[in-house]
Amino acid sequence: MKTKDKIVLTSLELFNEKGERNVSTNHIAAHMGMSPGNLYYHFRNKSDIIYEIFKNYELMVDSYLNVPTDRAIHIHDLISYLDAVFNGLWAYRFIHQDLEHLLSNDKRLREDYRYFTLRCLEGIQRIILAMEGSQIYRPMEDQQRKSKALNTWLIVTNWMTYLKSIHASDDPEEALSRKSIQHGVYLVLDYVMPYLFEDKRALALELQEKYRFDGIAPNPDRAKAS
Amino acid sequence: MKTKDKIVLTSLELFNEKGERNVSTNHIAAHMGMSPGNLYYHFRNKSDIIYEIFKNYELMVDSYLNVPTDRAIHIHDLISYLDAVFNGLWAYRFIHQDLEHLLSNDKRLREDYRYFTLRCLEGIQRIILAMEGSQIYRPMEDQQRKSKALNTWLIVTNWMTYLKSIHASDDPEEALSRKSIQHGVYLVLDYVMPYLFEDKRALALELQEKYRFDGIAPNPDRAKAS
DNA sequence: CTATTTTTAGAGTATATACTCTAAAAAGTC
DNA sequence: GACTTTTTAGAGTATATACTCTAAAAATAG
Repeated sequence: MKTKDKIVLTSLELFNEKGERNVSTNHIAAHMGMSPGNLYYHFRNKSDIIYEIFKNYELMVDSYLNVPTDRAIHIHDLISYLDAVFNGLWAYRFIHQDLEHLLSNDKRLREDYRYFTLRCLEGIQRIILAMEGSQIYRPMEDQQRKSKALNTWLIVTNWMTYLKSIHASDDPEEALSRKSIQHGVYLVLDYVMPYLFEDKRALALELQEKYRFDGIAPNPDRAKAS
Repeated sequence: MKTKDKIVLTSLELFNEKGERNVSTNHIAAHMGMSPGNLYYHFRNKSDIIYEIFKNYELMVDSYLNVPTDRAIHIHDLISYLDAVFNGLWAYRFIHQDLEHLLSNDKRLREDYRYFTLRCLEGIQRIILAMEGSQIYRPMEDQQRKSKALNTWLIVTNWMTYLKSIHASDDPEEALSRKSIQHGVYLVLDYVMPYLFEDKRALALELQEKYRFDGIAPNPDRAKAS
């Protein structure tokens, strides 16, 4: 593997683990057993590394949001979309940690991210439309489909942040459990449930149940105290 | 006003405007025309300033989520809750910009925030329950109410971040429009719509319409290109 | 008016960060 | 095997950051 690609991989790993803010270019170089000078031979600056990582992320997510054209769409498709998306978000979780800062530091990234978001929202709308086409979702107005897409996006992109914020331990090594990440699928399914045709609901509920996880926020005893 | 309170106010202002990461204690002092030494006389460190700001935020949000006990709850109540919450989020928007970093730097804050979240989720559930009680929401199971509360929370707490991320300009001075912030209310109302009793829906739709704003993401022409 | 406490200024420090520069080593080419 | 190009090391730099320390000014109390 090329050194350049290794830098990208290592950076992603460190950014996810410790947060982009806490990882300097010197850290990355040191972690790879290489000199800072070498790192800067491959990348002009830290932003360029981040940009490259984002491009990979973009590529991955774009590949997820394709509606099958050769056959009708099924509830299982919806679930595998969600599963894939949440895994992707996990693999690139540092991006959503302080997105605003990343965007304000790199004009290209800001612009690309903007269109990336719009593309995702359109992708979600196409999925909804396809589900309507195969009698899973009840038909809805354009405006409604738009809102659904946006709400879904908000839920999905905020799920990791939420999990990390209520995680009791401040040890970044203690990863969130796979189960708790998957509960995001449960939530999105709960969101779409009312729009399903009645005859599909039983199946959806059954599939949903596999993604449920109650152990996210233990001992809320103190919740009432300030 | 006490110097200490002025520091808190100025910090909040600067954090919101430029992002907490880009505002040093020296900046805060300079912006107030005072010496760093003076600032550190009032606060032991930056974290303590943030903690104080958070405590104000907490107080504010907690005050929002009270269900009226002297009368039945109405759709208008729901809307004024949402309106207030979004305004509150705007006023303290830096908190959600890189919450994870704030939490990982301050154990007290991490713990407090955790219980704050749980309290909010319970508050939302109580509101839902009250709405069921006054024949606005259709009755639902505990588990469902829990999911609704969590999804609402995810939508609400991510709305500012979303807006800022698709905002074209990188000029932090160019504030987001009031209208676009309010569209968050529209979205949450769209989310709850299916759970309303049919006879309440017309009114809800009418009220919702006032919060709609389409100018969030203009010219998505390029969205298909990568 | 004196004594004490609170508040302030301002210079200073240790550390980290993003990044540069030069020169040597390694790899590739003919 | 001479050469050219690519890759690397490593020392160094300018700047910023969070925070400390000392002493003077201002406010308060008796």
